Amino acid sequence: MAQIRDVSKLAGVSPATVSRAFSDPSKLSAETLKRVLAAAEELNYKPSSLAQLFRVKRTNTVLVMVPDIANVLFARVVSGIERIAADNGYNLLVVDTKDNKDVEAAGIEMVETYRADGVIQLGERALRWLHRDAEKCTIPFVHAIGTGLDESYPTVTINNYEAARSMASYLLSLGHRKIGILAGIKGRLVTQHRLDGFRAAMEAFGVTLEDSLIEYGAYSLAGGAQSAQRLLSRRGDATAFLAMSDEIAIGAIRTAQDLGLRLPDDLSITGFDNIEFGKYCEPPLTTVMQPAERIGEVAMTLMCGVLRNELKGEIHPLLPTELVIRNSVCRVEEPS
Amino acid sequence: MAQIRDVSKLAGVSPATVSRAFSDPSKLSAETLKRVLAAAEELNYKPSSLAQLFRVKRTNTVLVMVPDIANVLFARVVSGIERIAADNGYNLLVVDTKDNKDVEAAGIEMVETYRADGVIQLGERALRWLHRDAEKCTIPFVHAIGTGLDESYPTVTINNYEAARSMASYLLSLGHRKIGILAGIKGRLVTQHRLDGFRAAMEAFGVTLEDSLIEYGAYSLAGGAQSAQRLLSRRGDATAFLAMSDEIAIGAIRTAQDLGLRLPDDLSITGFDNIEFGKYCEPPLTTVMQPAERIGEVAMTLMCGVLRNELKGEIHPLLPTELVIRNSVCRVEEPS
DNA sequence: ACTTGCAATGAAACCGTTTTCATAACATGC
DNA sequence: GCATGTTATGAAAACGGTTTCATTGCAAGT
Repeated sequence: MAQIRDVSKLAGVSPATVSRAFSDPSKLSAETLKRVLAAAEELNYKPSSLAQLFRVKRTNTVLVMVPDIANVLFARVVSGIERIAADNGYNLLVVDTKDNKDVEAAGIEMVETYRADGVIQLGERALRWLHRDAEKCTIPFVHAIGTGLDESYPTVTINNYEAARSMASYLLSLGHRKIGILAGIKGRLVTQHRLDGFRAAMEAFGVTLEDSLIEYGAYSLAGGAQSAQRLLSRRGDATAFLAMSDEIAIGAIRTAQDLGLRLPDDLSITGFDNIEFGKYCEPPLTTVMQPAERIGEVAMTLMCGVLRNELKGEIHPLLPTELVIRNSVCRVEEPS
Repeated sequence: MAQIRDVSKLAGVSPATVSRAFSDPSKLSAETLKRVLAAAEELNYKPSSLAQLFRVKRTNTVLVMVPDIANVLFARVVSGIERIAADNGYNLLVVDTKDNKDVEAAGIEMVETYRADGVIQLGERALRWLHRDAEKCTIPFVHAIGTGLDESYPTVTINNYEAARSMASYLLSLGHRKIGILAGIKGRLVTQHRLDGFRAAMEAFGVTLEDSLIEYGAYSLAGGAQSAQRLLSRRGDATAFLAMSDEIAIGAIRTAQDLGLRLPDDLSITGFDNIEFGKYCEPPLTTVMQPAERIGEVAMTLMCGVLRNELKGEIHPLLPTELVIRNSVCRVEEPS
């Protein structure tokens, strides 16, 4: 591959001039510029990114840490990130962390070793869990679909509590009282927030959430199927299930149908996220929309802001959610 | 951030020695090594990747070009790639090409400008479409889930023709004769290969595939729903639909059910890919398994091979597919 | 004792750009 | 005509490591 030296020789100028021809053509006389460009063209010269980046000590790259790239929701967030990154000339390094803390820590180390300019975290862990020098760590970091709103770095997420509360309220307003919770992974903040939201709605309706109506599990189809199985066998009296993700809900639907239940008449089920498949279920899934792509876009936009040192506006946006009513829920007789 | 010079000074050695301490400790005396490591630790020194990579002219990064990162199938392939990449110390740059040729061309240019060592293409386009100097282009390239087996670079895919043929044969063996095709995007090679497979099976059974039984569309839920709509209104006599992807099939199921059809009794539908959601459909989808993660793994393994100049074995592996029989298909009376 | 070979280390070149600083040429204002 | 400013360009330093090559000290072989 031709180098800047070759071009400069062919054009009869110095390497500096060639460099300027690409970075700021207005600095050159029209005549010189033409000659340089012609020489570059002839030699098919392209500047070495490696050398450029090394010189300027920026990678123009941001690292995205995603717990599971094959998960539809995460994939959509990444898609949103990607769009904005491309628009702004950033490259995306993605690592599938498998929710492993060490992998995540290695990720943030990548910016300390100049392999990425910043990191967007999609996992649960806040920066503080990933770096020993807690508050001394100043790397560009943005946390998407996380939960911490009191951090010093940008976070973009939804109000899980409110979204969950509104979903539960909807179910309660339709007369449901024995409501099972198909929760996600126990101990996860997002799980806790949604659970709190569910509980708040119930208490507003004067019903207390019994422990035996809660079943934890993975945020996945299989997780939902299993949780539903256990919950169904333990509490056959439930008239509805609040699932903490669409995948969980769809898994539960499968289980319910395998058990011969007719949905939604025998059992109402709601999801969370509004992934596309929910719309194509049988019955189509009532859920709460989480703007996944948008979250990604906003996260990357914020990242651009911090990388350019021109962050402005809200640093902890809470993106709007929305109830999506379809047919997986039915009204139930008010208890006497 | 501390630099190698600082460490060398603190340890009282030359920078070269510090460098060796990290790259090949066996070259140092135990005593020196200990001193260097201690100094590095004390200063929290980490070598600058940027400088290292620049020096050795490798990025340890491979670019994966995916037409749509939010698509479940692609996401699974990426997941497989990621696993092997991580195992081998490679980073993954991913760009969502939106199936855009210019974006893809820019992608392959990234290896010419030393931004990536090689590229794994998940889109349809072969290298030859993306580079003017067709055969002169020698960048490390591997094509996954593509179709060309006569290229000089590695390709990893399935036998679309055979897989499609076996699926169609299955349907035919169950008595179906009026079979609609929910095809993918017209003009795509993969679409053509699967169509050829379908047709071959039918001809083996003495039935010819009428044009009016073929409907093209996007490889998506919405695409499937629309195609099914059109096909159903045009050819109400079809007893089965062969879809070219699970998403198409699931979209079609939705349409069929909205129209009041009972599945599989009124209409059998088959998919292609075996994405997880197919298992949770109602009815559960009969489909043909395509080993997406495995394809990614093999692709990345091959990439490692070419990057290390030690490619061995089959360079055009055809991964095995498998019929997955569930409940979206039923037997039909043999025509008299 | 004298070469030979090997292990441990350091000095310095090198990777391919960008950027700073100096310079030359030329126009401008007085 | 002379100081002054401006524009176009080049020389060389700098970025932070790795690697080559030379050197030194020491053990082994003859």
